[in-house]
Amino acid sequence: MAVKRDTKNQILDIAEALLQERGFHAFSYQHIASKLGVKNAAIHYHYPSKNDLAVALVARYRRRFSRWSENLAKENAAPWPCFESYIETCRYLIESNKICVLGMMAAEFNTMAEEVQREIQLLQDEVVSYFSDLLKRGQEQGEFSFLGDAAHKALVLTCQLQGAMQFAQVKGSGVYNVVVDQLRAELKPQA
Amino acid sequence: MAVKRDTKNQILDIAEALLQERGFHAFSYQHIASKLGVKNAAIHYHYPSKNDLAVALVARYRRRFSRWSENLAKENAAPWPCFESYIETCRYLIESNKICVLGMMAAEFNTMAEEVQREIQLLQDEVVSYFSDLLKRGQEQGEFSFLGDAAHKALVLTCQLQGAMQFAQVKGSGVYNVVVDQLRAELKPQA
DNA sequence: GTCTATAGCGGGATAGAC
DNA sequence: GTCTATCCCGCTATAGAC
Repeated sequence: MAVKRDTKNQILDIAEALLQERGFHAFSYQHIASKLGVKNAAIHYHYPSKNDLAVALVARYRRRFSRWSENLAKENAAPWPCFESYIETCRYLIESNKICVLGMMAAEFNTMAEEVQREIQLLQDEVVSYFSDLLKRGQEQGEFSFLGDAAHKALVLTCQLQGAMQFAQVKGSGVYNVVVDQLRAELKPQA
Repeated sequence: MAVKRDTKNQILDIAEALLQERGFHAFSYQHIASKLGVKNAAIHYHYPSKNDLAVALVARYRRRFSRWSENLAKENAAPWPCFESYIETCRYLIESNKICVLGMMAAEFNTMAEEVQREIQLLQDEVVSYFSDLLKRGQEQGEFSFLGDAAHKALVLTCQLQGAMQFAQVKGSGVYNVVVDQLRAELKPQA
């Protein structure tokens, strides 16, 4: 039997899944507690207020994204595999009926405490700058082709993928495939 | 003094604004009632359950979009002004700290009753097909240039704009301007 | 059509035992 | 670190008077 992971992280795992499926205001400590097989007071022990939970949720997601992109950088992965790797991660989310934490939190941004809002901003910066670096590198290597500034194109790309995940919830994952195919075609250097 | 609009529509106006600012699960009948200067029982008289309200909200939004796009069609407006008109409508939303009803409902899709989900799907279809027709027309007239199918490009464009509105909440309306500028540049036929 | 009043539930949160 | 028990609040919703 595997060693039981510490409760604090398990709570975040469950809360993250609920956030991505339902949004922050549509799940409760009771939901987490029952999935974890404890009482809701146990959740409050680890995250006294739901606001604390929100901060921890976004912060962990951001750290994880950070590590993920740093690893890709270390491996010196080529532009297209880097791009496809992100695409695949999103596809996995969609198939579990989830959307990106960033997209959900962006939609719910106005209802979040300032502390959470700052975390969301940092997360957004990080995702956009990942794509910005990737696009720049790909352009230099002749792998990607696009108009204008890499930073601007990166912002558009991120918006597109966030929107695509949300639209895929509404009309099914076919929507996501269409969007991604179009993205690939538009990034490919023309013959 | 202006004639008092009927309560039923005023409720929808207020609920729509709250939905766009905060999301469906982050406003209550009390919020609506106090803004309207009545008691919450009055809201329940017009919309017995919150689910009824959700259906009415999306349905009205869809009818309004329908009329809006039909009027543009009747006027035989040129492709670029049609495009810019939509862009401006979205800009106005952002400046009021709101996002599109479609974007919010797409994020919250999983928590909605089936009846509401069907309305959201119809709304999404309608928006995408508006852009699909527009892009096709613009391409035929040599005003727009893009790769692949107009219907596919329309889907991408809609995702982009929904994402841009959400990201503008997080980092300010500058984000929206960057995205829109990029979109314009990419649609313009190359010299 | 709007009111007062209230039912009934579920939410976030805390105290204190174990 | 988790439990039981409980508080208090806000929410959706309804009944019945006006």
